[in-house]
Amino acid sequence: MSAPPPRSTPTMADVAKRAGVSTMTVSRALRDGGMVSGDTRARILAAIEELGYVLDQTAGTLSSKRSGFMAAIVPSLNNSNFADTARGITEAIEESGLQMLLGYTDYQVEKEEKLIEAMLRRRPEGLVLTGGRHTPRARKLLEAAGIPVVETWDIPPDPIGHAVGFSNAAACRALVHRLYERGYRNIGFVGGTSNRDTRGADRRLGYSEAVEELGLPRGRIISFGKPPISMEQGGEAIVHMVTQWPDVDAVVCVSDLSAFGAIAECHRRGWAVPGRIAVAGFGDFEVARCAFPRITTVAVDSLEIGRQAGELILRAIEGARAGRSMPAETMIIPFKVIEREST
Amino acid sequence: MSAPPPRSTPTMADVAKRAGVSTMTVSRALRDGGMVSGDTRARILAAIEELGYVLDQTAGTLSSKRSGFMAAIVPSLNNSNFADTARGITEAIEESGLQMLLGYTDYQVEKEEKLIEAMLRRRPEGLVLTGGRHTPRARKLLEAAGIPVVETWDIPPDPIGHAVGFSNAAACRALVHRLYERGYRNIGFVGGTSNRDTRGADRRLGYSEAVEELGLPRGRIISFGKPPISMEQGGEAIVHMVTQWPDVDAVVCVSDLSAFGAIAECHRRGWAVPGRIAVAGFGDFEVARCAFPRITTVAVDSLEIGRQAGELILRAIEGARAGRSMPAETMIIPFKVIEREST
DNA sequence: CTGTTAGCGCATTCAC
DNA sequence: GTGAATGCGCTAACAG
Repeated sequence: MSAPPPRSTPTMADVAKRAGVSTMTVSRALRDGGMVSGDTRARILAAIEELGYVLDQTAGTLSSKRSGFMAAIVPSLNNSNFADTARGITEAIEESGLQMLLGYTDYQVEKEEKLIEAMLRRRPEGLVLTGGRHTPRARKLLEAAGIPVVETWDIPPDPIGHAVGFSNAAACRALVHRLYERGYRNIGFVGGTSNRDTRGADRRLGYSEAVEELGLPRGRIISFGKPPISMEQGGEAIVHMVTQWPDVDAVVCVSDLSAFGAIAECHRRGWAVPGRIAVAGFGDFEVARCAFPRITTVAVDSLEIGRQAGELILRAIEGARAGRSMPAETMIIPFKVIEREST
Repeated sequence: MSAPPPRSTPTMADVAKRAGVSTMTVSRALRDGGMVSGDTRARILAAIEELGYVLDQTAGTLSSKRSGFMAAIVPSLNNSNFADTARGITEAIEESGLQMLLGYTDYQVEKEEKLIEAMLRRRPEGLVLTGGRHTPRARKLLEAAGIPVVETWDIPPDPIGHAVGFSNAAACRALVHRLYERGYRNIGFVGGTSNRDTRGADRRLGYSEAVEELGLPRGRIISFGKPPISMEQGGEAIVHMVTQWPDVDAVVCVSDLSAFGAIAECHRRGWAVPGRIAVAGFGDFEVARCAFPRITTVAVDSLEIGRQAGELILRAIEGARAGRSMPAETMIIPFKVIEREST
């Protein structure tokens, strides 16, 4: 009699032996709907418990050709909008047994490409992306992968597959119009320089369109560094804005975070908000609801974007499993300008 | 001649055939250090390109017994402290080729247990957790898995494996002492009710210890609902605090977010901060650095916690691959009380 | 530097 | 309701 070999992790065969059944029966007992008698199942579960067995899904994936997970890629975790979208996806797929693999790009399409490739190596059954801008290679990889794709937060001109989002340009344009209605006539914009943040660039575009069509003075744009957008940047930017164009009476910031930073800096300098200058943000972050003064913003239901994207990818995945393919769908999530005390 | 079967995704065998080599050579060419002649490699890469081939790591995992990823579990994505820790982990493992699978628990140990089990099914090579409190079953699963584990953000009394963190109680205690030195004598605490947020509970404990040893009036604690901690909760809480104990001259909040909410509410009510009441937070979130007034807080290097945890898990994983095992290590990350304008 | 053989742990498919 | 044979796509180990 030789000593039991020091096996690292028990396998299904170990469980089967212990329960006195075949591995196939164990496999069945582990999935719902597995046709196994109550007695056998109990013995199997007991064996699993005793052995501390954990199913190796990796092996299951190989033979069933279902990895059981989907991947989601966001620009940054440190942005509650995207964190909410990720939560929405999780909520939508929770019941289905699918898991989500989450990655982030730091707003760099090159990182996104690497990440997509890395994820594809693990054979996700679906993929949710943020934005509509990707490297050509990333796009090619996605198309070749033949899995459902959902792009979120933008309405891409040429979607890869499905899309769930809204026009950032239109939203920002609506905000400027609202400020105009409130009597503001010298409206500036504060945002990032780079086009890394395509949603930020779209918002700036919407701003420019609005001042153009309203006949307001143009070019009152202060740009700060790369994303992620920070509160500090907003503070610096508004100082530049007021220094450069002292007649500016309202500023639209690319996000609530920079709007908040701008307002805090105004407090420090004794510039009344909105008395001396009005400040609006974008995104309806918690800080905008809670700050003093509360910040006018464009609210987008980030969670809902995630939920819809999650449901869409889920349906597409279930369709694909059943051999059906779904027509590409573009879902528009409404935005809403919320006027608060800062304007 | 039959038509080529409609294969979904090309496999390594397809690449091999096209390049006129064996699959083994393709496999080698795909890893660095694979001993393959330049010419062969070029042919293989060309074939990969033409076919749009993507390696199936799932199959590789099965035969090599290396999944190539580690898992990290945080309470919430929507908290920049944890998002930073996740970033730190990513940074630490980036070069190694390991990937990170990220999950979150919504501050519920039951969800954590489910998540750990789900992740273990995919055979991570290591696991980074937040906090030291887990269900007994979760702990058992982890121990049975036989992979390196790092617990972060706390110093657990009985660590599962490695730990990277600090004493939340000691940090909060230090903050109260600092307020005492500044002359505050009626110090309150604002935090969550439930013990779901164990770090929050530890901070409250540290507060209680401090007022005890300083001989200050006790029990001035306002509790609000479940985590995640919101700014709104801080605003409500400070009103209750001032109503219930009008003599309170300083409040310690369980996080900067609630501190910020408290301060904003004070602004609204015309209570000067710190003139009428001083407010301190915890965590050194961006909002604390940027708000007006800037918020006194306890700074913890969240990113560094992640980096250290990442390096630790990386060394442990590489050790395990080489057949070595590492002695459990507990790493203390220093915290620092940062006094700012709010006290 | 390259190929062959074998097998990772499970689910599919078919048989009983 | 249960079992046996087979193969998923890749890599370890060895041979050449």
